[in-house]
Amino acid sequence: MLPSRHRLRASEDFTATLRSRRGLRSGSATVVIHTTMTGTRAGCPPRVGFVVSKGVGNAVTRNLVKRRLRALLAQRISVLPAGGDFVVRANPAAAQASYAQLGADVDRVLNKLLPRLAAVDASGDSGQVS
RNA sequence: UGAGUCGACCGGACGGUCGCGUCGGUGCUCCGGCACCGCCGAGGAAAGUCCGGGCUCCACAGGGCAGGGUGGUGGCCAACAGCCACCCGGGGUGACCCGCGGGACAGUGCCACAGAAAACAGACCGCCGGCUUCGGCCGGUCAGGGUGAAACGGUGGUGUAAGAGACCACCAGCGAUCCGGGUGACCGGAUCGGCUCGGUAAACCCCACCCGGAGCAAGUCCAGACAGUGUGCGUUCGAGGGCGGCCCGCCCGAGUACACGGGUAGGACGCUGGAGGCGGCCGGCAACGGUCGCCCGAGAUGGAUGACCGUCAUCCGGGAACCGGCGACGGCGCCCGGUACACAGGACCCGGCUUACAGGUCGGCUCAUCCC
RNA sequence: GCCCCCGUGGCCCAACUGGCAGAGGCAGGCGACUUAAAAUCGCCAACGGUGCGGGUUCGAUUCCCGUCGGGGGCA
Repeated sequence: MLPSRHRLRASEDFTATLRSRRGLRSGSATVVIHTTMTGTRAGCPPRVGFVVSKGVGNAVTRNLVKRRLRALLAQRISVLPAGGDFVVRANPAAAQASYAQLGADVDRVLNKLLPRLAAVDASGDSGQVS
């Protein structure tokens, strides 16, 4: 599914992406996607991680949601810019959503997010985003 | 046939197409990995974390206090707060179910309101006797009254001024002795005694028995990074530590404690074959034990099991026959439509307990009704 | 993995050793002040089986057991 060079694993990378001042965020009823471009990883393949909290459901439903999100992001890995870190956070509503609904939500959020990310990336290397 | 009760068990199967994880093989590689093939890949509760162990370290696991746990008896078990059998008490017509089920003459506390009085004796109304200034006072008494969850045995009689276990008979309860049964809890019976002395220990407590502490982020090894400064105490007159609350005892011991500052948190082992499962035989009422044979291929680390299709099975609803029987009813099997669905995922491993759960299978027993 | 705490009116929360469930605040209604409103002051009632199930007790928010939900701490 998701090759391991595209996977975000380390806890520090998660907190960096979620808490970064330079990060961007956009969401829907089911998912929220955080992203950041770290200058140190310029040119490297984009990485994706997932956060599914206990609020979403028990272990079975959490695994189901994670499995679906991994499959969705694996299909869309080619549209993500190099050097970007993405964290997909699932809301409790994601437990009830179908695979098609989740896919539509992910597409809508990415369509809002990617142009802003490209604009920020092109606007300068200073990293001042506000 | 209906209602009920108890126990055991299953938790879809087979085939196909996609998809996921570890391991192995082959090929490619920009050495990060990628592609293909093959084997294997969660549960009855894997859950909650309520108990008990194994294992590892803390000195060899030591003593006392504190603290915690258990609580009818006998047995089983590695151990337990678990299991089995029995006893006692309560519930049910019954099968059966429920019980934190030691001690209230070791001591302390509490028992609101009501009531005269709430624990050891006392006496409000009343009853009886005496006195009276007719308002009551003194004495006797607790049968009757009312309160309460609970009021100092119950019924009948003797007795008396009125009464009372004051006395008598029977009953209930308590205690002692003896006899019989049982390993025991306890049960059955006889005699005698004083006539009887509330409840609460899931209040403190007492008694008996049990418990050292931590937890796989235990622990072991490898690799790697960094920078010290200040203050206190101290080197056989011993700081500090092992040691989890305290004391003792034992051991280590030349550095150590605190503050500020700095660095790291990468990998491997531990890691799965064990109080393991199934079957036969033997012992035991049973839990369980013994023995023989066979069978056991998850070990992840941002953390892997799902989706769809077909067939079968199952169940539900409806329909039409046939066979057996006097009958209540039973049996066989066909057609049509619908239907694979709950609770839920390992993270060191076991034994239990508790809780969640669609649908279903099998068996024991009880009660009621009907038929012969 | 280990260990704690909480659950009571619509909301935040009291109720001490078991004994009449509400002290207080916010919110609500009425009145006063104001031209009107806010703020302030006074008065008012309504609303509950103490998260759920069971037990001990005469009696449970309180004690015990189980369970559900929420929150927190340590490694």
